[in-house]
Amino acid sequence: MNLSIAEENHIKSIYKLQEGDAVVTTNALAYELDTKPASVTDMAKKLKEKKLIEYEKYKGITLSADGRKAALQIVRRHRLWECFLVDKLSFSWEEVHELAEELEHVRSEKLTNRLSEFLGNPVIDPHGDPIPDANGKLAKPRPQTSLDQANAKRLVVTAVSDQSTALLAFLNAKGIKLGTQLEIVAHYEYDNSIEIKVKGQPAITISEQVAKNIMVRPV
Amino acid sequence: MNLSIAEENHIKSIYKLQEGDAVVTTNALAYELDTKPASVTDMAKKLKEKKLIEYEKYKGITLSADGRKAALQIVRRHRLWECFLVDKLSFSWEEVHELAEELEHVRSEKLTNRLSEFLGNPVIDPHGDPIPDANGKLAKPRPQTSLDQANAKRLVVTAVSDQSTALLAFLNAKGIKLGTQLEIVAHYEYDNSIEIKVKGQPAITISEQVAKNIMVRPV
DNA sequence: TTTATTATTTAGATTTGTCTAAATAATATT
DNA sequence: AATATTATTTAGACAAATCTAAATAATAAA
Repeated sequence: MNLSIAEENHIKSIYKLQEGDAVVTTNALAYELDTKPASVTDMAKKLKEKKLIEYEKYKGITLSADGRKAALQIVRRHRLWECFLVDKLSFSWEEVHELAEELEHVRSEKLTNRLSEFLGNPVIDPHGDPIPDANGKLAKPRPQTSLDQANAKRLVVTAVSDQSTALLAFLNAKGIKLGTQLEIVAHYEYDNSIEIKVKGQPAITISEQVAKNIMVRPV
Repeated sequence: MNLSIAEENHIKSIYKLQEGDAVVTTNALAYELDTKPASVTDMAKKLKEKKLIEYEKYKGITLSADGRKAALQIVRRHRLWECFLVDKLSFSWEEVHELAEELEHVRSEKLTNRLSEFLGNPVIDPHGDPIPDANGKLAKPRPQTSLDQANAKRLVVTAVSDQSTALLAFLNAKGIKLGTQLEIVAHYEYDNSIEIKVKGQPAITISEQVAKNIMVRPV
């Protein structure tokens, strides 16, 4: 199956929005892809034709088995390139997404597998997201919650769920990155803020809004 | 200037065919790009509009200063990726061209420069072709001739000018690659063949046709 | 220098991926 | 349940990159 870049991007976004089982809505997909609902409908017809999605008019979209397989390949390539950019070319955390967005479309299994090997077959990418293996198998993610819902006091940052440049840059400025250890000092209900302390730095206060996007696990 | 992949491919091929100064012909460019002359004419109009080429109806094509600059950027990216694939991912000589053909279209100066640095700022690629630096400057290639015109008896392979998969695979099978040292045993005029001996291997006979595409310098 | 051949361009069509505006279906509200 | 709102699809258009077939220009041959 030879997919165009546009097709790959749609498959990837459907995968992202589906989160397990949920049906993906035309509007949501259009928003995610920064395009128009009418365009999504067009593409849905094509992808249904290719048997990559299940789709009935007005009923939303889900990936077929083949579609899921394709999506995992794309995600694998994306996350491996992110590893490469961060580990080997010293890009920072928040810079790599856009570049990986382009590199992921070089569809060569041999290249992908050699790259993986070169990187030491990593199982999570710089954002903490798991990397599918050559068969599309995902390592089960370690138990993690968003920072605003964490119980434990001592935590490690494992991922950032919102990949907006703004947030990533903000965190970077605060000295927070993947693997950063932090402590919850206090959680103020009355103004929805959380006071945290990053190892070796003065305590800072962040909003629950931001904390929602920071994934952590107990250390 | 934001170029599409199709535009970049045209610019690159014009650069390749131009070889210094020569005017590039519509037909030659169509052949090189595996497309039709009519399509080349269409693209020529567009590239002229963008001031990347000089072009007058029926008069052929040459790169403008801007066009040459763009071409060198593309060539730089192509050759750096080839280095990466061979040096870091252990691809063989003849496998890398097609992959680099895709990777070269990721247009990020930062990525390109980081990649170069990561590779130790190489000045020639695995085919022996010089890599333009960040300013588009080409290291002057060392004195080399094609194997069929070599005077010296002991030679090193520095490049292969025809990058067809068939030829590269053929050479690989014969144990000839970049840096291979060989000796000319005899040059038979009457059947246009050359007998050569690769270090540590029995002598073999190749046609002048093939020898024309193997670049060598005296060792 | 005519004529034949080859090279190049034009005209018009096609495919892919997108869009806007209008029509229709699904859902929510009164 | 009738109506209003929102979501989705259809119809028709457009731009990019390509193609084929026909027309025209340049070059080679007679």
